[in-house]
Amino acid sequence: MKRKITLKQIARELDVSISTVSKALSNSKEISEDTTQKIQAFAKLYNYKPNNIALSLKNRKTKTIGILIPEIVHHFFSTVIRGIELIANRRGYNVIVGLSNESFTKEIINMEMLANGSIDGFILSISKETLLKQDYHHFHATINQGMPIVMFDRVVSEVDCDKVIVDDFTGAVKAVKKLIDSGCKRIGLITTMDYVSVGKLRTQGYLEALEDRGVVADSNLILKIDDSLDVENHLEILENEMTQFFKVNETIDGIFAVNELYAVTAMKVAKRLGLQIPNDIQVIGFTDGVLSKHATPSLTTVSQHGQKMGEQAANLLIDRLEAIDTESEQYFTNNERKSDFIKMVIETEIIERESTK
Amino acid sequence: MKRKITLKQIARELDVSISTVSKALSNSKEISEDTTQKIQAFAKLYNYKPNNIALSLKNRKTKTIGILIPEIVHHFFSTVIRGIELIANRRGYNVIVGLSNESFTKEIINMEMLANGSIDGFILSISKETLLKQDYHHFHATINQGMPIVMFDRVVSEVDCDKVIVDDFTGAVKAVKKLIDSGCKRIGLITTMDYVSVGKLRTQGYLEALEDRGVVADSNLILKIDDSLDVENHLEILENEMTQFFKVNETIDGIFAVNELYAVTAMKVAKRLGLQIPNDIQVIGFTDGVLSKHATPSLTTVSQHGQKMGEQAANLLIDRLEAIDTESEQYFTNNERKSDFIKMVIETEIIERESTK
DNA sequence: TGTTAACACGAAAACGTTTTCGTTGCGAAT
DNA sequence: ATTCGCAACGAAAACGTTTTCGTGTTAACA
Repeated sequence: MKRKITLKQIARELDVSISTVSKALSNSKEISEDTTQKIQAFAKLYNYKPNNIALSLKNRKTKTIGILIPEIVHHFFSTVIRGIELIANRRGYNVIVGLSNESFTKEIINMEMLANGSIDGFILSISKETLLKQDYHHFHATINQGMPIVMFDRVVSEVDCDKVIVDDFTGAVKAVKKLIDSGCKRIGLITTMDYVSVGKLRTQGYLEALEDRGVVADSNLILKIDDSLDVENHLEILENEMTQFFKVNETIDGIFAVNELYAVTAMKVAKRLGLQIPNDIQVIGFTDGVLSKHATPSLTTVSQHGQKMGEQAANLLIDRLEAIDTESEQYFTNNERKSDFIKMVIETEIIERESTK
Repeated sequence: MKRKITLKQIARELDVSISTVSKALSNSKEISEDTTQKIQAFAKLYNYKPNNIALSLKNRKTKTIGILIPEIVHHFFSTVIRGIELIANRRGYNVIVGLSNESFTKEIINMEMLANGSIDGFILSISKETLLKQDYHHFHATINQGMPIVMFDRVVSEVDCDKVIVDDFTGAVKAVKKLIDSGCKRIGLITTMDYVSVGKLRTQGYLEALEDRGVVADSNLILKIDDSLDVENHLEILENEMTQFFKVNETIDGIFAVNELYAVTAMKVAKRLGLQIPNDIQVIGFTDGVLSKHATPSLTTVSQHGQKMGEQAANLLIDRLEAIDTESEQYFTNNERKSDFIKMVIETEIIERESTK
């Protein structure tokens, strides 16, 4: 087993100085052709590759970006990671991922662990607990230390940084209008509690669409799921709530659900109650994941383009990182003006499938 | 904006030496109580945290493990990552992920990018193209440089390293026997091409189970899907193949599919052909993902316990890493004996749902 | 008073790079 | 013969730590 070879070892072997080796390998014309040849040949033979850690220390940048997300076993988040990784790799960066598991504390621990030199910047989506607590000091702290952050999807106006979001509001409006225009008269909304900003926005979109089309909203038609209970592992709870919901609202003929799971569960319950989809009731979900695609009937959804969000977030972050080294002075002064931060909105798109007419 | 403070700055501020600061912060009793107090207070005030990169360089270890997987938008792989991250975090490690995208070249590029000091060891699952080419030199190279590798799920006997696998063979046997014992007489197999080891093993398990129960295998009942075509985005192809398959085999009354997607698609096609599940035909899939859980009817599957695999892999890797520093000499000699490598088998479990009786 | 031991601290090396700034030797120009 | 310039290379600093090995001061002891 041969450990990785270093400049020092090459230098010793070839009886030259470390500087000479370094220069020869970077084709500096300070070094004679002879020596360069000899050194390069030797280096190739021993498969020399510069040590990244040493480079990071010297350059004070790691060429690594930190991703901090609430959960990885989740189609949307993994598509975002894929987008980030794609761009990062293309632009010469690595990605290191931390999972907050929706916990405030884990989010902080993870940030501190990574912020101490391991990465050049963050791409993150805020955990539910943090949103609930509304405590964003750790974000401010990292930004203050000169480490850029890009937030995506679950963002918050209190923190000044670049953001990539989806037009949740407009997406919801489009979805609900589509239901109305396809003949739905009484459209139910299945949503989460309001503290998750995206849920709130989608709810507002639902209301807006109704109003626009001159339909009066009926609070009976809104089902708010308490996501403090672990719904993913207790599907019965979800199904029971929805069954009740359908029984109370017999005339319901359309459903807009703020996520995939709610939508497919609603379809399942509806079918069980003898309703035909899309004839008796049409359904649209939010977040185009694997469930929507393979459900029977397949589900019409509002796609968030997770991968594109990831790509944009990565580009934003890397752009900023590389702006920092070129025009260092200018950056810092500009940075004071919060107007400098970019809020990028990814357009949603309705993917039509079998659950709507 | 305050950049992160360093030992040197603290030393200058407090008019002591760098060594003194370092020692005071680690509570060395070489330093007087007074000085220690003063330094610690100052450090806390300015929120001093040692720079990870500098530590990595000094200690010649990064406390980071590299994950290299074919694809992240995949329920199984993301559960594995979750498991790895859980253990890694608990034991003080970070994880950095690379995606090979099933490509041989990207796998190599990624390995080389990470192997130059960025990480202490790898946890990986081999890309399809690599399996097809049977070219494993990059794995040998990294291992030879003293960097440990743990492989999971898609492993290969040619590489000497720790491995975590699922008993694909036994899992398949159990599944097929369950179908037989539930009354199935003619059981179809939907599988992939043989070069993916796990697909092969599951196919062998299918055959073994039939033989054990005294059923003669019928090659008409085996459908091999060519996964070189992008099936994920051309569901019709898959559905057409399966429709043909069902039409040719009218008497089929059970299906064992080597993955989730094949299984739910088979159910969809079967239902479309007027078959009742599980009365007319029973279905079992492999890999317990989100699709199986939420399909209608929900799908009985063989669970691979991805998270547990990740946890075990992480523990194996970290154990080996920490063994290296303690008993460095002993390790190297032991390492020569390949018998030292652990192959850990995670038991599969059949999750019974509605698609079987 | 001279020796010693403990105490409190600093200097310097090391990890692996890159880069700036010498330094040496030598041929050419004056 | 002296100066100049250039070619080819080396020394050393720097990035931020930790750790080993001094070193100076003081107090205790013979």
